[in-house]
Amino acid sequence: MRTAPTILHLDMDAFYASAEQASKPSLRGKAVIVGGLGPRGVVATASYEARGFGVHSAMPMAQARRLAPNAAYLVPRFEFYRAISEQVMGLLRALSPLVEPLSLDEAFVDLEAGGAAWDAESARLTGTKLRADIRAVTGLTGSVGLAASKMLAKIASEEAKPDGLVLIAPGTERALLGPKSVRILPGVGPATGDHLRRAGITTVEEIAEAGEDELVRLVGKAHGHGLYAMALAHDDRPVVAERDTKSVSVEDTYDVDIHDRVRVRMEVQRLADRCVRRLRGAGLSGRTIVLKVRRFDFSTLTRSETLRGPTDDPAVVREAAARLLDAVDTTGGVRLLGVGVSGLADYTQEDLFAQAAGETHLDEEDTAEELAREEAAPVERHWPAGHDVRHAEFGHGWVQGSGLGRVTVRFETPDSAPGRVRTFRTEDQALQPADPLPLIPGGPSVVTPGLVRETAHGSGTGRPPEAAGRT
DNA sequence: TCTGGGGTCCTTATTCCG
DNA sequence: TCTGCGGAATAAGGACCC
Repeated sequence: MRTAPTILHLDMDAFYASAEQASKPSLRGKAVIVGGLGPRGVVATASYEARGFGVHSAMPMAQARRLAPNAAYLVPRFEFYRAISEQVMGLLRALSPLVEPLSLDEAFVDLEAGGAAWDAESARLTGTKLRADIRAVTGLTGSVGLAASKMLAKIASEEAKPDGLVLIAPGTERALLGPKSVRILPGVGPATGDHLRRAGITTVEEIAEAGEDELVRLVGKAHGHGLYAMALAHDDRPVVAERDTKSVSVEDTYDVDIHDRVRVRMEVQRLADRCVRRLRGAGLSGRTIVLKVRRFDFSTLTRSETLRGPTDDPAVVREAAARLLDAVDTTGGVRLLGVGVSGLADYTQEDLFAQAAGETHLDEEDTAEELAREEAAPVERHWPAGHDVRHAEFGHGWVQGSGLGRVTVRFETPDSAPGRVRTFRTEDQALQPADPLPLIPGGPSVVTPGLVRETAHGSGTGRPPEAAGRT
């Protein structure tokens, strides 16, 4: 176990919401809520102003709207966040080759492995400089935790939030951890928390007092041993730079439950195709196909089937998913469907001629289908809340809202003053979708692949990048 | 008030094989 | 041939994380 606090955990503050505020001057200092806007959406991130109203992530959007009716509600723009995230991860990799991203807005860094720090003093200096660099490069704030283990570094960054730095000095860990709720330990969620509370255990020191055997009895072997070690501040988990993907899945929750069995089958086929596109985009194939069904009453079941060898053939995955669906009762309606592939291999088994003979080419089919649709009914232009636009006369802005054939746009840019609002007809040709502008003047811009629209029969189908497939 | 989407890991039961 | 046992693979579900 290392003794110097040279593991760093970075957590960007209210990341999605802060990125939106940086991009839209009129939202600074205001309650901003990013998440799904449909009737079944949940909050992904709430700005600190919105948290003041009691809004937090994972909360149903309907509840958020009651708590903060005047907040700005935006759909997430992952490509935009990803671009910012890559800038931040770049700064981390300059500190050490050992960087372990946990999500777009969080990562561990082993400073010692990179020679960026070797003791408390150098670690604090590095952390302080990192926070300044992040602000300079992205305009956003991040919180830094420094400690001798991953668990403690993460707890430290939690304490540092927002916009701070906390270093846990070696030797002080047990005293610091002891009085805290068991819920701060990684792996203790609502269920385990309740479980422990019913056994009279609410704090970390009570876990330590209970003893390892008692814990294993309460929560199982792996979890018990892990938890007991954590409570004693023993955590040897290394920072791991590259971790292999274990599964790929897609799922959709529908605005209203689907009752029609034919429609259910159709959706499963679409999900299977989407899943395969992602799989192929990552250069993977897999052996186990998983179907997920969430019924009207929120009960969730999965059915899986393992093939003789890995596949990335859409027809094979579609057929397996369809077989799995046949064994599921959907009377009463379904609210969610999902298709996944696990048991991944990073190669495709080429010598199964049974498959090779009937190999399906997803992209060709898909493009043909898409073109047919476009010709049949020209798609009505839709304007997602928060997305960037450009107007021939008024310049760059973003969609504040749309409906009833109208779209409301606020004209402003990251470095302008809060801008004015104007309303247009949704089909107004002077108004076009646009890429986000860099948050810092001169910074790198974001190119949204979906916006690369070529004329008539070009390749721009508005699909995400992983959909642009192999030939 | 009514619960997203993308993952990871663990547990338990069952089956198959030797 | 019967029985027991262990291990591996598979299937389903659940907790947890961001």
